[in-house]
Amino acid sequence: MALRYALLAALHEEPATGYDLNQRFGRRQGFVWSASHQQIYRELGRLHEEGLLSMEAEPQAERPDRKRYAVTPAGEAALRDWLATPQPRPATRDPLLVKLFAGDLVDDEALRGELATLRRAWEERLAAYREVEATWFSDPETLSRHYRLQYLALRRGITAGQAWLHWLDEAEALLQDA
Amino acid sequence: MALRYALLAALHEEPATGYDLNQRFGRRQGFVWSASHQQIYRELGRLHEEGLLSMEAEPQAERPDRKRYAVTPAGEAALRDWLATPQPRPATRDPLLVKLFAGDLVDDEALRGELATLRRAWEERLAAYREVEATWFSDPETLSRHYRLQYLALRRGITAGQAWLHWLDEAEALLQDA
DNA sequence: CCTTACATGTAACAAGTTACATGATTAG
DNA sequence: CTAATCATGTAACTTGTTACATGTAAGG
Repeated sequence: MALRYALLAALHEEPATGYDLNQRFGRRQGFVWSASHQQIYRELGRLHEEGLLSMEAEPQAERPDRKRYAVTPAGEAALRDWLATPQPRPATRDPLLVKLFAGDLVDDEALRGELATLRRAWEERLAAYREVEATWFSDPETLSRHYRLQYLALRRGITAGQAWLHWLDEAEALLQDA
Repeated sequence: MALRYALLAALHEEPATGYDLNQRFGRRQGFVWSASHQQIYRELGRLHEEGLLSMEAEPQAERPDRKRYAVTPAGEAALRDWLATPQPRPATRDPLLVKLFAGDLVDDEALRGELATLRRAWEERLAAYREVEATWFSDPETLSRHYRLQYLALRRGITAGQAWLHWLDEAEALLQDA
């Protein structure tokens, strides 16, 4: 049920098309909430049907119409309600941990390879996050509340990444002489 | 597709009933892979149909039969194959981050409350993990490879928890004077 | 008296994934 | 010649959630 609120939140910041949202949910917002384009289009359709979004179609020559969505007052109210309701924590479901748990059946080379890939992925992500941090949030104290909260979302990404890298150090050390 | 391998891994360690597995997947293994009892029973049925699990029903008076499952050679082969295949990282989908992203629409009290709840939850979890660590893994260097890997899964839980608490400190400080 | 443990399941639904479809334009 | 960008969608499938069902016995 949270995808719809992620969409409402994104559209509250700025009206957009499904296409735009799909870009964002793959990149900037991917670390907050990821979704495929099919999910996005489907959910936008529903939100519009329910009157939480308004839609304006811009006809285009030789292409499907661009449909620009914006949050209606009803949509904003729904979002506010949801924001005020405590959400249960998402369950952990990590295939890597399943592999570790399977223990002795795991091939050593394959495991090391997967850890190495994970390290590279997090190093890249962290670098990207840090660049955003340096460019937009260099002086957090002076930010408005709105941007402080967004900064905190980014900080969550950063601290999570650091924790993974730290764990990877431990893992590689402990596998060294296993 | 990973639930089935989580089940195979658990049953490879020790044959069990659906009921047993449901206990485990709520507790010890909940931080590795969580699942509801309905998912577990459904998947066990499928795995048995496909010949990856053997099943022995123990009739009980006045109660449904206990069905004890064990991994067949075909099941172990399937598990090994899966373990050797790199798995994509699970997508991030955290409603709390969606809330932070929505920024100024979030009520301050509600947000602080949710952070406080999160802190308590992680403190409890961390305490539990640390007890497991102290009891079973006090001397990691001497562990067999099998238990080292399980220890690493636990360490992942611990380092993740520490990162959350660290982030919560940051969050509370930054919200102090917003 | 009410809840929890025991032990399994059916049914219906919501959420998320994968494959396929259209069709022009631009960049390598 | 191939792939990517633009812009939306349908259809079929898998995974995960929620509600409901059964029926005894023990513990607070």
